[in-house]
Amino acid sequence: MMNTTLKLLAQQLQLSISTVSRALKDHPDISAATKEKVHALANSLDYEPNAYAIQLRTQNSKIFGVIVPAIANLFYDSFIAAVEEESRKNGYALMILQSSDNTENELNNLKIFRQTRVSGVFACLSAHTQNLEVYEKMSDRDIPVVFFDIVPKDNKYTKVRMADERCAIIAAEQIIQRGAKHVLALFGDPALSISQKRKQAFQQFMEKYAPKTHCTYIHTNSSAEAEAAFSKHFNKAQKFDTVFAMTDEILIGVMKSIQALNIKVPKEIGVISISNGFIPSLYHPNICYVETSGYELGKLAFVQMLANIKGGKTLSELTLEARFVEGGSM
Amino acid sequence: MMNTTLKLLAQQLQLSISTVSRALKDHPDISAATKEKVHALANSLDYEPNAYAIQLRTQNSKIFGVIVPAIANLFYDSFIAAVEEESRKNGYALMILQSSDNTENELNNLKIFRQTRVSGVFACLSAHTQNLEVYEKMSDRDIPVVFFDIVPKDNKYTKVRMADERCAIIAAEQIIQRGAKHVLALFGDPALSISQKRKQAFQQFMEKYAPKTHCTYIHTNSSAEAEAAFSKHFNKAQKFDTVFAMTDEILIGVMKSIQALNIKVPKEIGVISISNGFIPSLYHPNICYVETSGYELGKLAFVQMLANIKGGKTLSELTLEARFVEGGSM
DNA sequence: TTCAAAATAACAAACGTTTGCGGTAAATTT
DNA sequence: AAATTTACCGCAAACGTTTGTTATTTTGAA
Repeated sequence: MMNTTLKLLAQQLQLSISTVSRALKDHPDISAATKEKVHALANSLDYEPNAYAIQLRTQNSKIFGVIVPAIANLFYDSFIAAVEEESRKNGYALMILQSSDNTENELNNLKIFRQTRVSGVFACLSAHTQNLEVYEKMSDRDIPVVFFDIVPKDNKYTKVRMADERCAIIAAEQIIQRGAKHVLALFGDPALSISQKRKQAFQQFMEKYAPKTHCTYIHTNSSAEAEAAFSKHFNKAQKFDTVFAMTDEILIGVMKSIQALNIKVPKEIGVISISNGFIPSLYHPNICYVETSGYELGKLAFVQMLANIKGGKTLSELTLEARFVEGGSM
Repeated sequence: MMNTTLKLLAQQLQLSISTVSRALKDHPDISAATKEKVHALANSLDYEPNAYAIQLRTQNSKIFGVIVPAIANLFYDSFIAAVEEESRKNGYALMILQSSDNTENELNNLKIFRQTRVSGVFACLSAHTQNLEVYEKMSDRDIPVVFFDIVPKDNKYTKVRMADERCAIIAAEQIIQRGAKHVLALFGDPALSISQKRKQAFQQFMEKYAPKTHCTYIHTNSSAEAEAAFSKHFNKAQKFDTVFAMTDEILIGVMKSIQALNIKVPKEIGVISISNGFIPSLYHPNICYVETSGYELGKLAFVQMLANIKGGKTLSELTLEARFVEGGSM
C-alpha cells in the first residue's frame, strides 16, 4: 500500500505541501477552514509523518539510546523500565543495546547510536572499560551522555549512581543496632570498584562504631561461590549470628546454603543484604535489605538527561540515597 | 562539531558526491586509486553515514520493534536478550517498548513503530487485547509482525510460542511417574488462554493416565494469592504429596508458604513447575521444572522474522518444544 | 474609491543519501 | 587513422519533511 505523505494530501486537496504541513501543526498562517479540511483528509487516509524525513530536516531523532551490561538483570531491567516510562511521556522512544560487559560490543553499540543520531545516551560502563575516548566522540557530536551505575571517575561527565558507600554503612548500622557479635560479610568481585567501595565503607564503619564485633570478610564471584563460602565458614567452631550479602547474587548463594543446612532465620542467623528488593521477597521470612532501586535511578537519570538537553551542560554527579527495608530476617 | 557528510568529503577531494558514495561502497565503476583516497579521508574525518537519509532514500530502517508486557520479567528479558543478539549479528538494532499489559499503550507503541518505519515488529499481545485491527495496519504498510508467547488465534498471522499444552503434559507425566497420589495444581488467571490451555491439557492427561490420582485445581492471580491458597489447602485433613505451579509467580508463592510452614522438600512434598529456570534454581533443593526458554523462543522468533523479510510471507505457527529439567524437589 | 495592512497560501531550498543515465577520455579494435 | 569499446566519473532527481521568503487576496481604514 502506498504510504500517505504530505505530497499526496496536497494533491488531493489542491493545496501546496507547505500549507498542508502547516495546517497539520496548527500554524496561525492557515485559516480554520483549510485546517479542518486537511485534518479530515489526513485522518481518513491515516497520515503518519515520516520520522526519517523529519529527523533529516530537523536533526532531532527523539530517540534515546541505552547501554546496559545485560537486559536480563533485576537491577537493569527496572532501570530500563523507568527510563522507558519517562521517555514515552516526553515523546521519546528507546533503543536498548547490551554490552554483555564486553568493551567491543560497547563500542559497536555506541557506533549504532551515533549513526542513528540518538538524542542522548544512557550508558553503564562495561566492567573493565577504561578508554572513554569513544564517549568523547559522542560529546563532539553534541549527543549528551548520562552515565549510570558503573560510572567513570572523571568529573567532567554527567553521572548518576547509587550511594554505594552509604548502602554499606546503612547495613552496618542495622547490624550494630541488632547487637550482632559475629558477622560474616560477603562481597563481590574484588576487582570491581563497587566491591571495594562497599567493603571499605562497611569495614571502616564497623571498626569505628563496633570495634568489639567480630567480622569476617570474604569476596566471591558468583552465587555458587557464595554458597560454598557460607557453608564452609558456618561449620567452623565460631558460629556467626549475622550474615551480610553485598548483592542479590551473593544473597541467593547464602540462602541456598541456609536452606540446605536447614538453619532457622532469624532465630539462628540474621540475614541482611543490598538489593533491588525482588530477591529478598522470595523467602520467608522476607530478607531485610538496603534498597538500591534501579527504578529510582532510572527516574533520576532521565531528569539529568532532560536537563542536559534543555539547559545545555549539566556536569554533575548525583547519587541516589538508599533506605533500609525491614524484613523478618533479623 | 560539523558532521562529516558525503558532500564534505566530495568538496575536499574535488570529486562529485556520487563518486564518493560509490567509492565508499566499493562500486566497480570507481578506480582503485580514487577508492583509496576516499576511504582515507573518510576514515580520518570519521565519516558515518546518516541513517535517516539512507532510510529516506531506501525505505529501509534496519530497526526492529519489540513489544512486551514488561521488560522487567524473567521470561521476556531473556527473550529480548536473544532477539537483540541475533539482530546485532544481522545488522539490525532494536527498539523496545512495553505495553504494561495495557491495550492503549500497545496502540501507541505500534504507532511509534509505524512512524519509525521499523523493518519488522516482534509483538506479545497484551493480556486482554482483542482487536487486532492495528496489526492489520502494519501489514498494510508491509511491516512484518511476528507474534510471540501471547499470540492471536487467527492462522493468518506469523507466530511462535511455547508448546503450552505439552509443558503441562510433561509435568503431568513426571507427576505420574513419581507415583503422586494427591496433587495440588495451581494455575494462573483463568481469563488468560494460556492458563486455560495448560489447565485443560494437564487435567485431561491426569484423568486419562492416572484416574486414581486425586487432583485439586486452583486458579490464582498473584504470588500472594498462591501463597495463601497453598497454606489454606495444606492445612486440610487431606495432605498433598505433590504441588504443581504453572508459573514462576505461583511457584514463588508456594515456596514462601513451604518455607513458612517449614515443610521438607521433597520428603514431605514434591514440587514441580513450569519456568524459565531462574527461580527454581534459587531454592535448595533446586525445584524440578519444565523449561520454557524465553531465550530459545527469541531465537526462533528471529528466524521467523528473517524468513518473513527475505522470502515474503511465511504464515505459520511454530511452537517450541519443552523439556523437563531435573531438580531435587521430587 | 484608494491604499496600506493583515490574512492566507504558495514557492523553493535544504537535510544526506542513492542511483539511473549520460558524458568524456583512454584503450582497443578495425 | 577512424571507429568502437571500456573505464571512470559527474549530473540530477528523488525520498518526505520544515521553514524563510514571496506572492496573492481580503480587509479595513482614510
